[in-house]
Parts: sequence; structure tokens; C-alpha cells
Amino acid sequence: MSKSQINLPKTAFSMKANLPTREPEILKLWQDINLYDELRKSRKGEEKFVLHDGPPYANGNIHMGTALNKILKDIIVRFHQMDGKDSVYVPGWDCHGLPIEWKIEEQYKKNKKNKNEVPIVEFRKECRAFAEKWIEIHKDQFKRLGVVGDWDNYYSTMSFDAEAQIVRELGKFLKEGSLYRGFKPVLWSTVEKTALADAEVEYQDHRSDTIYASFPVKSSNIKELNDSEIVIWTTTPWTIPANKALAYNESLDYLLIEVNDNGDFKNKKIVIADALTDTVVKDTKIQSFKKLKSFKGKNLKGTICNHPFLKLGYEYDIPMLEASFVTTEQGTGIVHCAPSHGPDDFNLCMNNGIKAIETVDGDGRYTKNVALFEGIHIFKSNSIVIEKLKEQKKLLSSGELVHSYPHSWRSKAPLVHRATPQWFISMDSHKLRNKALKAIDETTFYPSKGKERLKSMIETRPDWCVSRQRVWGVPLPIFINKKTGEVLIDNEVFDNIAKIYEKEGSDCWFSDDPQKFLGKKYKAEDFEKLSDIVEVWFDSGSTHSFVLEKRKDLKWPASMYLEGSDQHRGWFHSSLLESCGTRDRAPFESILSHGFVVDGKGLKMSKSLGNVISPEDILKKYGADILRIWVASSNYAEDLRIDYSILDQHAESYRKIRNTFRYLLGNLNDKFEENELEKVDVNKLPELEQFILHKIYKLNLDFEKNFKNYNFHNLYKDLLNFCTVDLSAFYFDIRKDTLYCEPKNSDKRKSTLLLLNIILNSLLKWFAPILSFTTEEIYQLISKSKKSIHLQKFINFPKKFHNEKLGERWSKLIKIRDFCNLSIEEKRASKEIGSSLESSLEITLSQELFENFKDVDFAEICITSSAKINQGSDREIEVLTTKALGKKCPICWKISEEGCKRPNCNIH
RNA sequence: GGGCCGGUAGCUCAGUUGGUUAGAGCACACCCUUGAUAAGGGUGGGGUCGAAAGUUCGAGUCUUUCUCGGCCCA
Repeated sequence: MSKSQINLPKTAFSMKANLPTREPEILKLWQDINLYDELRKSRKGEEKFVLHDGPPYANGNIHMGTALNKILKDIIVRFHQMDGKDSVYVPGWDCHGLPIEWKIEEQYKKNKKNKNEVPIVEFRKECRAFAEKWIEIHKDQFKRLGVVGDWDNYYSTMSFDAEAQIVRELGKFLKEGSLYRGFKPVLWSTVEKTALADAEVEYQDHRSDTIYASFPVKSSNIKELNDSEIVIWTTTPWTIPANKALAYNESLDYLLIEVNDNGDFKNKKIVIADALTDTVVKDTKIQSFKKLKSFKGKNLKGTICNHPFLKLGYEYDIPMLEASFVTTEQGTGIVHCAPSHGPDDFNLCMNNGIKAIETVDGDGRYTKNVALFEGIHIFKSNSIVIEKLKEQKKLLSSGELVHSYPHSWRSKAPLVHRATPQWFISMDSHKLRNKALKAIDETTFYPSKGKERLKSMIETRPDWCVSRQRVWGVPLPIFINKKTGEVLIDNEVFDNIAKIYEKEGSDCWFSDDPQKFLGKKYKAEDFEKLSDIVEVWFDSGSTHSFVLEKRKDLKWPASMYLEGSDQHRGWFHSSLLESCGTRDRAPFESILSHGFVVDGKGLKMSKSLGNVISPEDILKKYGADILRIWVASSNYAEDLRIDYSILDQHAESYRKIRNTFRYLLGNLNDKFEENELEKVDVNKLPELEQFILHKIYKLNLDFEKNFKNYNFHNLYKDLLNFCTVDLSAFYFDIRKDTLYCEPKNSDKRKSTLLLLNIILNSLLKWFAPILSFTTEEIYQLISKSKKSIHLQKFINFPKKFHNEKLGERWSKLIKIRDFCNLSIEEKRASKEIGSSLESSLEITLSQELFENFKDVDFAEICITSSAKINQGSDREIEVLTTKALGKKCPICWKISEEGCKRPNCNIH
């Protein structure tokens, strides 16, 4: 029989996607039609949705985390755009900072160049060039993922206007008085007389003096403690003069014991942790002691001690503070705290209102702030400290220990933590903490657990240290009056500096005459100009001020900030503080945070495990749309797993979706017609078509709900299920007969085509934000305007598509269909039939079902040659399948005894 | 070491305020089809809900401990 008598599908849309080669062509199309500009034009004057880009660091190739971040942003931006908003995306880069300094220094080392001989300005120029290079590389990599944005007018933290605005922002804190000078311990080399970054530190074995020293209790809530002494152990006896507090752990058990040995501690009562008693006793060679009392650490709350050098001029209280970093690994379970000489000490003391001071100078000598020891070098003072402790009868024992200790990678000299002058933004002097906490409450978090995470960090964080002794960054715009020691606070000066930076950038701070910045009002010789730079989190925390506020196409605050969950301590955090300090509210209305990319087993990717997958690998093997499916289908609230088997699975789903489109296009012969849905006369359509319209309507409701809550993995799953369950296995399968065999002018076939048009249009738009390449490929094939699918809006489905009653009726019908399939399958298994068209159904229904469905053509919806419905009594549904008798119609393949009577089938 | 978050079929995910026999799609197996054809359809197997203890008439869901993993801090 001639196939020309039936309408077989025909389309130019290939089954094979070939995304790795096709996608770059689509990128070129978007470039040729200036898609970004067209997007802006198409929503001119509409409500804005601004997803403010958290700037990635301009260094190194992108990895899966970056790809996830950008794709998720792009999906959201596109969703809002198709929802009718002007959804603007301006990408940006974070450019200052140590990692880039490092790269340049590395190059110097290779070329045997000495950094100290290179002028700062030249060094900074190289840093700038390095960042510029990576911005260009990143741009191409991000574009390849399908990310649409204002790539030509990106922002960066090193642009002149950014540097200028950062100065203005700092000026606000200075003027307010919340930016103050304090001290903070940093790793310091007394040989090179410089601070060292973590990466400049090497750990080597070092022999340290160790001591067990005691602090007499001055007052305590535990009355037995009042004439006792608290024992600590340390490997840095020289920090004892700088001691300001003692730390205990509230969950540990402590003991009060009486020492009975002869010597300095005869009959003294001392406190140590229960779990460490044996080691302490052994270490200090205590021969005989008595346990007096056992108590929980939490009871130590409020205890005040004296310094062991009380009588030598150390007449201040030593409070006991609770700290979780205290463990029973080593020592006595009580740790001595010198806020000027250890980060833990510093943070604990800071949180309890004890500030670090300058106790040791750059050379390593005690300053005048340290009684008794002024001028003595710390590396020569251990023996003096030990001697004095012994003299005061506060030394239980001393010894030596070889352990891993930080050293300078250059000089190999041992390092110390030394409090150096730094600049801090106070969390409390001007209520910054309160403002930030209020702002968090006013922010919507996706997922909601992000709120608590950020809140708990803000609640406990110490003052923000914003200075760094480095080179590649925005210089702190601070002058100090040489006579009074006061910081110069004058808006005119800040403005002047900002204006200069706007013109020429901030390099000139290091090279030009200070008078240039001071203007005519002040004399340069009266002031000391600082050479510190601003820490980079302040840079990126200020992006809202030089991007959102400055650009006319954006808005402040942003609609959304979207980053990995680590940014609760990073960008979310610094942006919140910067903005609350200067503008009393958050620079964002909502925060979306996503988890981390891990391998298929949930382990983090690392070279040593060999489980690293790069975006580049995926683009080459699968294409960006598959990667975008992976993003959309994963639950970003948790960590996201990826490996090749997971990607293979998504590639399979993609093929299913692609074939769904291919069926639609084939049966429409690539001739898409956009219908005015309001004008569709639903009641004139066959019931099956009405049911599918109802399904579409319901699906769209869920789609909107999921989109509004950013639940993309549920949204994608719904769409995929619609393609497989409702369309491919149901509607498409049933309607093949109509499409292929009905005359072209039959109403039924026209109704089906109407549906295919609506379904195609719906799927294209639903999928466009996710499958941005594939939907464009299809749109280019069928649209007359040849513009872009991404300029379109989501469809408003008319309420008349909604028909719950019909939905319920058809879910029962489908249940009957399932029974029919089971019965057909039995006959197939026993080889009585093959195709379902070889079968005849005899369906027996309960009275209720019979009344409802007696007129339904089950042969049609079960794709059999005939179906008879009887009324039964016992069971609800019973189906008997028999082999269909008669002749097979050569056109529609249905088997009947009387011959096929369909009009098309009778043309021979 | 501390804080926070998480662990449901091979995979991606559902699972309401505790309430029948824990669901879906994919993958897999078998069968059918050859007019969506490197496609399509049907049927089926597959889970100690990370582990243990507890509360309860009843626990995937609540509590505790442990374990594994992730992020942050140290």
C-alpha cells in the first residue's frame, strides 16, 4: 500500500542533537542579533529584576562550581525575563588581592627578579594586566555556558570608578567614627620585620620551652576555689607578660587537687582538667596529691584570677572565659590567653571586650606597654619569664618540646603572632550588628535555612578588620596628624582622592606627592600617609555602591544575590555589613545560596581522588544544554553530585525531550501556528483534547509555583514527566492514528493539530530558560520573525482550559486503560498477539463505571482494533483480551471482519 | 577539634501537622512494534528510608547517640 495515503511526520529537526558543534552556532546568532540589547528593548519600562553578580576572582579557569553558579543565575534571569520583567544581568569580577600578587611574584621568581627592587606602581600594573587577561578568558567560558548578560559593560573592582567609590565608602565609616585603629595579631617575622601571609609560612620542627604556670584565683562562684591556683601549660613562655585571660571549656570536667609534695607548691590547691590529671601529674613529677573536688567547666563562669606577676606590677584582673577551642589533647584543660599573640586569644578576648595592644615591636622587643620586660627581645625572654615565675612560686615545672612550628619560607626564621596596628569597623559602636540583624530579618532566603546561618555569624563576629599590609588593592585613604595622632576626617579630602582615582586609578597613592590628595587645606608635612590597603572583602562588599547605585539600567537594592553557601561568610556577609553601615539596610531583597559540587559518591572533587570533572570536558562531550539540565534538575539546597553516569542519565532525558519536540514538529511539518488561546472553543474539541488542555493548565500552575519559589528541580521533573507520561506514552501514542490516517480536513485531525501547536508553544517557552540552546534551535526553525525565543513571554493559559471534573473522569479512564494493558500483556506473553492492534477488548465494568464510560471508545485510547463494554457486578473492572478477527486494513492497520470504513482507508 | 547542614530504589527527586502495603521519572530486564525508527509502546524486578536506642497504639517523619559526607571556623 502506498504510504503517500497517510500523513507521516516530516521535519528538518534532526534526532541527533550534536550540541557541542551546534551550540556555538547559536551563540553566534545571539551575537549577530545583539540578543542582550534586544532583551533590554523588549522590556523597556517594565518592572526590573536585578540579579547582582557576585564577582568571581579573576584568576584561573572556571570549575564546576563556577559553572553551576553562572548557569543557575542565567536560568533565574531568563525566567524573570520571560515572566515579563526587565531582567538585567551585569557580570563582574573581583580583581585585587593576594592570589594575584602571588602569581606576579611567582613570575618574578622565574625571571630571577627581586620584588623589592620593582617600584610598587609597576608591580601593580602587572597585577592589573594579569586580572584583565583572566577576565577575558572567563568571559568566553561563561558565554559558552549560554549565559546572557551585559558582557561588553561588565564591572570590576579594579576599575577607576570602583576604586574611587571604595574610598568614598570608607570615608563614610571614618566620618561616622566606626572605623578605628586597633591592634590584631598577625604572623610576623622579626628577622624580615614583616607580616607574612598564610601561604608564606612553612611548618618545621622547632624546640620550644614549655612551662606549667599558675594563676591564683581572686574570686570565684565555687567557694573552694578561692585560695587555689589555676594551672596552664604553654610552649611560649614569653607571652605570659601579655596574658589577659584564661580559657576553659564548659563541657569538660575539672578537678581541684591538693599537692602534698615538698617545694613551691607544698599544700597548694590547683585546678586542672580531670581527663589530663594523669599526664599533668606525670609531667610535673607530682609525687603525692589529694582530690578535693570535681566540677563541670561551666561552673568556672565568672571566676577572676590574678596574674602570676601580680606583685611585679601586673595589677589587673585575669578573667576566665568560656571557649570551645579548649580541649584535653594537651596541657591542663585551661589555656592562657594573650590577645596580642594568638588569633584564638584575640577573638575570644575581643568578644569579651578585651582589646589587643601593641606588646611587641617589629624587631621583636617588648614595648613600654609591658612592665618589667620593655626592650627585651622576646626570643631571649623565656628564661627570664621562667626565672620570675619561679621567684613568684608560680612555676609548677618547665621543660622542652620539639613540635611543628611556623617558619618564614624566606629566612627560615621562626615566626610569632604579633599584634600590629590595624583598622577595624566596629560592630557595635554605631549599632552595625543590630542594623545587620534587622536587615537579615527583612531578607528572603532560598533555601530558608540560609537566614539562620548568616544571622548566627553576624551575632558573634568580632569587629571587621579592613586593613592589609599588602600592595595590590585600594589604598586606605588615611592621613594621621603627626602632632596629635588624630585621623584626618574631611569629606573634601575623601572626595578629592576619589576624584583623582576616577581619573587615573589608585596607583598614584603610592607614587605621587601626598599634597596632591590633601589639596590646599592641609600641609603634607603635618601628616603621615598610610600605606595599608583595603582588604578585598570590603571591595566586593561595596559592589552594590559602584554597580547597582551607579548604573541607570540597574536598581538598588538588588532583587537577588546568588552564590555558593560559603559566601554566607563571604560576599553576602561583607555586602550586608558594608551596606548596613552606610545605608542602614541590606543591598539585596533576597539571597539564594547553593551547595557545592561533589562527585557521584558525595565526595568533594580533588586531584588526588581523580574525581574532578571540568565544565570544558562536559561541554565537549555533551554540550551546555545537558549541563544546564544537570543544574536545573539538581536540588541546589544541598550539595550537587555529578559524574559521567549522572550526566549520561540527563543526556538520556534530553533525548526524550528532543524527540517529543521532534514528534510535534514532524506532525506539524515544521509549520507552527500561534493560536489565540482565548479564542479556542474548548467544548468543540474531542474530550481527549480537552483533557490535555486541562493537564497543560494544571502543569502551568505548578510551573509558576515552582518558579516563584526557585524550585527548579521539581519544575524540571514535572516538565519531563509531562513529556514522557502524558505525551509520549499517552496522547501522542493514541493520536498517531488520527494524525496518520484521518483525512487532512477532518475536524478531529484539525483538533489534534491545534493541540500539537499549543503543546509545542508551551513546551518551547517552559523549557527556554533551561534548554536555552535547543529551544532556540527549534524556534529558528518554526518562527517567521526569526528573532529569538528568549524575547518571548510565558503563555497565559485561559481559565477555561481548567476542568477538574474532566481531570477526575480521565484519571479513572486511565485506570481502566491500565487494566486493559495488563490484559493485553498476558496475551502478548503467551504469543497470541503482538501489536496491541491485533487485540479485541471486552471490558466489564461495575454499574457506576459502566454508566460513566459506556460511550467511551476504548479501542481508541487503548490502541486496539475493537473494544466492547459490558456491565458487570462483582469486580470494578475486568478485561478480557482476544485476538482480533478479520482483515487488517492496509492503511490504518486495524483488524475487522466487515472491513475498514474510514474514508481515507477506502481510497484505493 | 567546634558550629551549621545533609544521608529515601543504580541515578535525579516526591513523601503534608507522626497514620493503610514508602511513590514518580530515568536506568535495568523481558516482550511488542518497525508509520516518532540510533526512535516508540507494554509489563516487571528493585528500598532494613545511613546505623542503633528511645518516645508512641503507630516513626521515613519526633528525641538521643553513633557513622558517613559537605560548608564554615580553628
